This record gives sequence, structure tokens and C-alpha cells, in this order.
Amino acid sequence: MIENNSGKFIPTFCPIRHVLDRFGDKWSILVVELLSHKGRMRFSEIATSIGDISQKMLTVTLRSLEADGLISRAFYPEIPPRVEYELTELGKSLIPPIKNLMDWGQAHLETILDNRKRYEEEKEKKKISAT
Amino acid sequence: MIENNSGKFIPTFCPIRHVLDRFGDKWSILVVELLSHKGRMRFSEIATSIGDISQKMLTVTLRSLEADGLISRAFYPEIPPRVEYELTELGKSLIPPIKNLMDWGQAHLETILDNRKRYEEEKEKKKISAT
DNA sequence: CGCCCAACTTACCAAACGGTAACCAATATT
DNA sequence: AATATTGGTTACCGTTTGGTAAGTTGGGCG
Repeated sequence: MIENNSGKFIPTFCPIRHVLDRFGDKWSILVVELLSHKGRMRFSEIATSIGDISQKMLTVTLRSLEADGLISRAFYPEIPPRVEYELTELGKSLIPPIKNLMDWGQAHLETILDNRKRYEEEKEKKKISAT
Repeated sequence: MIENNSGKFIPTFCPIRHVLDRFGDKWSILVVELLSHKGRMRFSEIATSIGDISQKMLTVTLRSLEADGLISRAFYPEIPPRVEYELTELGKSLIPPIKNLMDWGQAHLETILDNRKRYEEEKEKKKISAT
């Protein structure tokens, strides 16, 4: 067993679990994706680009991406301070696999939503016919 | 905005958010991965293969994968009953992108864990030097 | 009669996740 | 003197997630 950065324990032997554990949160992949398009970005730029992320969660997300070496943080002690983030080489290496998954999503999203709707309708029918 | 299968609302225009929303849970990708290796599997087979999934979560996960058309469910009304699951064509189309992500994980997991440890150590050092 | 099987379903509960709002630093502007 | 700036941190709290344990189905079997 191995302890991750939030104190949870997951099986050592299973890299899948680690990947899921790392990217299963709400914002990490989104931030990586964003940085892959825009290059270096300031904290506030990322915040407004995403739109509905809270300041706290953006900080938490950026910190954990930085801890894993996926992004780098450059602090400029000006007044007011400026902080810039960008993908490291390791972070950049993550772009192709993420892009693949996103392309798959783009290609099949409609089908999935249709399936989901159909499934719900079937369930409703069965409920009614069971009365 | 679009409502997903758990009643949450996410921006329509962003397929990334949908993919994350769909696969951000703890078990979905793991089940797809497993079925991609083993083909058809019974409920109990999946349960013991994963090892630490609860019956409830396996049911929930399988239902939502079925709702989205990623797996098919075959029920045999024998005594005791038998249920078999396998990937649909749509589900199979998901294997390559998932495999890419997993390969990336396998390749970089150690680096990430090292980075994470180093980051924690640096943080500790700063804490001590600040006293 | 009572207990077994597989594959659930349900009620209940604990922990994790993530949001809100307040506070901070140091300087520049009003 | 008060306010604004950026990029945070922190305490608090509600929601979501997922686990535990019990109950359900119906025929087979000791």
C-alpha cells in the first residue's frame, strides 16, 4: 500500500488506481487542458477562464499539480504580486492521452446522452406497467 | 446547461466537463478496464477481481455504465440467478484512450511519487527554517 | 423447517469534497 | 485614513460519495 497526498491508501501494484486517484477530482485535468492551450497563465487568468472555480479550489488544484511536478509556479514579488503557472515537460507529456480521452468524449457525448435518456424512459415505462 | 444522471448541471458547451463528470468517479474506468481484459464477466467475478469494491457501488457503477450504453447486461433467470456483463461496441471504443492514459500513468507514476515526496520535504524544511 | 445461492435494493452513516466568507501581506491610489 | 490590488490561507459548513449491514427473491437441499 502507498499513501497519496491526501492521506488515502491505495494498492501499490495498480497504476490505474493511482491515475484515477490523481485525476478523479473536479479540476486537475481541466487546468492541465487549459494550460496546454494557453501556455503560461496567471492565477486570476486561470480563474476567469474556468469561470466557476472557487479561489480555494484553484489554489488546492494548482498546489497538487505543482507537487506532482506537472506544472511550475513562478512567483514575482511585485506589488501587487504576480504568479504565473505553466506545464512542465512532464505536464506536457500528459496532453496527448488527455486529448485522446477528450476527443472520444466529443465524438460520443451525444450518443451517451441519448442512451442515458432512453434508459431513463425504459425505466419509467417499467415502473408504470408494474402498477 | 445540461442535467446529468445524478441531477447535477454542467456547462453544455464543454465536452471535457462531461467526460470528467462521467469518469471522475472511483470505479467506472476500473470496471471498463477489467471488462476489456476479461470479456464477459459475472457480477461476482467483477467484485472479486476488484477486491475492495462494495456490492452497492458495483451495482451503481454497472447501472450507470449500462445506462450510458458502455456495457450490456444479460440476465439469466436461473436459480440461483446469473448476470453477465460485457462491453458494447461503444464501450470497446473507449479502450484505446483509457489505455493511453494508463500507459502514461505506468510510465510516470514513480516520477510523480518522487516529485510529491520531494515537494513535501521542501515544505517541511521551510516550516522548520521559519521557526 | 430453515438455510443456502447470486444479485441485487434499501436505510443509515461516516468521510471526503468543495463552496462561502473572512482574513492576510505590502504598496499604490484616492 | 480608507480602499484597492493579487494571490493566497483558514474556519466553517453543506453536499456528495461511498461503505456497512440488513432485507429481498425463489427454488434447491439437508
